[in-house]
Amino acid sequence: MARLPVYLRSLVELVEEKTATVSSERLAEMAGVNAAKVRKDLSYLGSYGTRGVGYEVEYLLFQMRRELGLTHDWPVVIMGAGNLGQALANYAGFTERGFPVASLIDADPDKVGRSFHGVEVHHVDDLPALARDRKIAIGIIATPASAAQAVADQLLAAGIRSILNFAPAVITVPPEASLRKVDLALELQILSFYQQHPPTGDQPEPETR
Amino acid sequence: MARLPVYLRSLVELVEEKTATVSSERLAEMAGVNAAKVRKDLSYLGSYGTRGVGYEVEYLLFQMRRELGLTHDWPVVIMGAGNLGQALANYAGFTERGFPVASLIDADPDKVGRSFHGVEVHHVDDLPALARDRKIAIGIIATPASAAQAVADQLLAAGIRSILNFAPAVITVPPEASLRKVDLALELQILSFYQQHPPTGDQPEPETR
DNA sequence: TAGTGTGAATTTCTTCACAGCG
DNA sequence: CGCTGTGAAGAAATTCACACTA
Repeated sequence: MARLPVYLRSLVELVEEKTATVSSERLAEMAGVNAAKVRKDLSYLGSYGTRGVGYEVEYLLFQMRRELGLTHDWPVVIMGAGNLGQALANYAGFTERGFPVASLIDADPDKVGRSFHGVEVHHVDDLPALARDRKIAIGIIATPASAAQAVADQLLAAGIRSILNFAPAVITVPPEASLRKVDLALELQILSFYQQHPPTGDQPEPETR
Repeated sequence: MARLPVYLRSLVELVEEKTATVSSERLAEMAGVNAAKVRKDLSYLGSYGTRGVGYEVEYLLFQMRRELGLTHDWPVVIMGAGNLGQALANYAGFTERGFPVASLIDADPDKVGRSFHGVEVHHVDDLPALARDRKIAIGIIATPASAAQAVADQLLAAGIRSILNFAPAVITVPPEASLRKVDLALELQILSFYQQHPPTGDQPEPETR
């Protein structure tokens, strides 16, 4: 479920403000969804709530971290040390949330060996060794669209089966791999669409729309 | 429909390779979806296909641009001239696809007046005037999570009703506004989840998963 | 009593399958 | 004949509503 991380964020906030217990209604409000949905989603993790009381924040947080596989850090590698790659390497949010950037990868010999924001650039040829030695399980594609599929294949060949694609291109991966995409301009195009059309509706669901 | 921009991208590719006509099947393959879905989606724009032949690429592209409101540029403003804001201001993909960055906005007097990659930083107080004068209809939030809601309210107050939120926080807007969100670390957390769980499945749909 | 957990109802999205047209 | 456009079937996701229990 793609909503679990949103709940996770809410739970972290609740812990910070030292709230011990939370109802599905409160969580729903924080996550911007319907309360029934929260209960359905959480029941999928198991019965961690207490009727008449709610959910124990700390405990639920622990269970959710476990479910999401966030009990340890996941080093990531960023493919492409161009504009976007450098920016992502510098983005503090990754490290903060358990995804340290182990390396930038580029094919350009001029870039290999340099560092951006403390992250060293390695050559594509070193990817398999890097992946193995530094236990990298996630690759981020920040290359031009034209290179995206080839780069994805390189990641897969290096044994990296989780891919986050920032390149504005459709790429395909075998069924045993996971793929997510983020297309920045595409999001703006969707907003442009709603600008054009009656954006009169109910509360826009934070997820889609 | 959030898939239209994906078709748009495919159509642009087809034009570049001088393909005159395309079938729903071919388009589906390029966009990574099912052919029936392509036809349903396109029929929503009107009957622009020719039975037995397919769709005329140029014409469909034109209609789609019109439908998406991409017949002219949409200047955007980026709220927050920190790490992420600067990186986004520098991202060529925005301008290339019709969303030039008109201005960075920050509350910090030290940043106001400076330029990053040719984009000037203005003060929040100037936002309403800027929005009016430069016809800015879309705002991008690249502030820390704690400021996100306040910044969204400032955008709305300045008459900007389309918001793309990069801050890892749930924000709410009135029904007449449009909101999309991109949470970079959240995407990685979803990948972490699938790493933990049997990612054995069919062709992972490019959209979700 | 307040709030979970969950079957059942509803809505939304996807896919099928085929009539109909160029 | 090939491929679109679309009703109808099917699947998935969401929401309702309430029995149940701490």
